[in-house]
Amino acid sequence: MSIPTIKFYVREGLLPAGELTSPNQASYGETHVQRLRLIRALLDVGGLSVASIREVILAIDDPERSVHKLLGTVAAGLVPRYDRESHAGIEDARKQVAALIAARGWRVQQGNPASEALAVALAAVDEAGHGAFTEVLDAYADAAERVARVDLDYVAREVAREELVESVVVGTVIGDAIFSALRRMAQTDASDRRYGQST
Amino acid sequence: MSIPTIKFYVREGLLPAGELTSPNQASYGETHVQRLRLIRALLDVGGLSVASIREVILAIDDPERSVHKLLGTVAAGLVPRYDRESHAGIEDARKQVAALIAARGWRVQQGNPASEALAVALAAVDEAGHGAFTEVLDAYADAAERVARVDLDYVAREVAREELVESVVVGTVIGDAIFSALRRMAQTDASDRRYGQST
DNA sequence: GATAGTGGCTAGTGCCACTATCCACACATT
DNA sequence: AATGTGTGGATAGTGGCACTAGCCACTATC
Repeated sequence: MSIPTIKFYVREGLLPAGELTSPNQASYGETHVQRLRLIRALLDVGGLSVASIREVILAIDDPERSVHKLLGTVAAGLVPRYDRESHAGIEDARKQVAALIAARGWRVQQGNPASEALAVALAAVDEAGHGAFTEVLDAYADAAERVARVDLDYVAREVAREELVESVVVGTVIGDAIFSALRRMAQTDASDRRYGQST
Repeated sequence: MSIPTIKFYVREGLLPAGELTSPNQASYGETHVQRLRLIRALLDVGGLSVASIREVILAIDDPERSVHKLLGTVAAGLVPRYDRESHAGIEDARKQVAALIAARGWRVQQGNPASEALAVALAAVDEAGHGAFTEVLDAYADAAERVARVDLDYVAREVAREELVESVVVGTVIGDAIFSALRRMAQTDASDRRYGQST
């Protein structure tokens, strides 16, 4: 980790400045190193932008913020920015999402970034001519519920707040990357079993 | 969709040039529009780079390529590039991944990009001081298997090759985005049920 | 007293997805 | 005939982002 990069992070508000033990020696304690590791994990593995990480860091350092709101902040940081919402079937997709939320009994806000992202993705699928894809939504939702329960169980095992908020971040951001990798591996396996011989 | 953008895609090899009906009028048929929608979906929703999309397009247009290999190509395009493999515990993580593959009986190659990505993510988690996270791996793997089965079922419903390869792409790339969104929604719901009242 | 470190600042780099402009060409309109 | 419009092909420029380099005044250490 080069010095200019650390200076950059400090400037961007991701990292507190080192505490001056003497005017030319700043001590970067264990918390700094820990924070740096978190930043790198969010940046490299989670794929978050620096701006999103700043939001997450602010949420972590705000003791007033509840765990629930923290998770919302992290989730918002994960959602990529969809400039062009000019999709044709976005309204239909939104209704579909609302129906799914109702059917599942999920307590999710209407304008939630995640549900909006889902609507955009569904609209894109539909536009690409794969409307039948919606039939797998239920199976996906089942699996998602299962994963989310595991995630929350993992978060709940922590007691100290500092540990807990980091668990939330790790469990959502890095967990996303881990699950995606596992999914691709499972797909590879399933594909090998079905189509592997025909090559 | 602006003309310069289309020209850019043609230049990058994502899109075949329009067929000249007359020297100053090119006709972009339905296949072109379909291809454009696919590109936009992979770019906006899937988050793939133009270079990755080119690989995917080449795989789609190569009739010799088997479905299994096509899925491998798509999966490879999804994996972000990890420049710095200089993680400390990467070797331990690789062993952990190998153990998981063996325990699951997955037919996954050793140097698979997905399993490598998993190793990097696990190493990052461990480095961030959340080694206990590995305990959720099994639950994740269960859910991933379930999702992968649904994905392959969806792909298998198609008969024509052209439809099939597009299903593979949609089912993996866009499916990833859809599942991530669902996961965040389920997490929001689960979090609300556990911590929502305490705010 | 030269060195090397500090925070703070401005500006530059490299990558990437476009985007703008220019080119020679050919038909269509005026 | 003259002009305009559209084609593919090419080069170069734009804007955003994650750094990265260098300068500044200052100061404890070698």
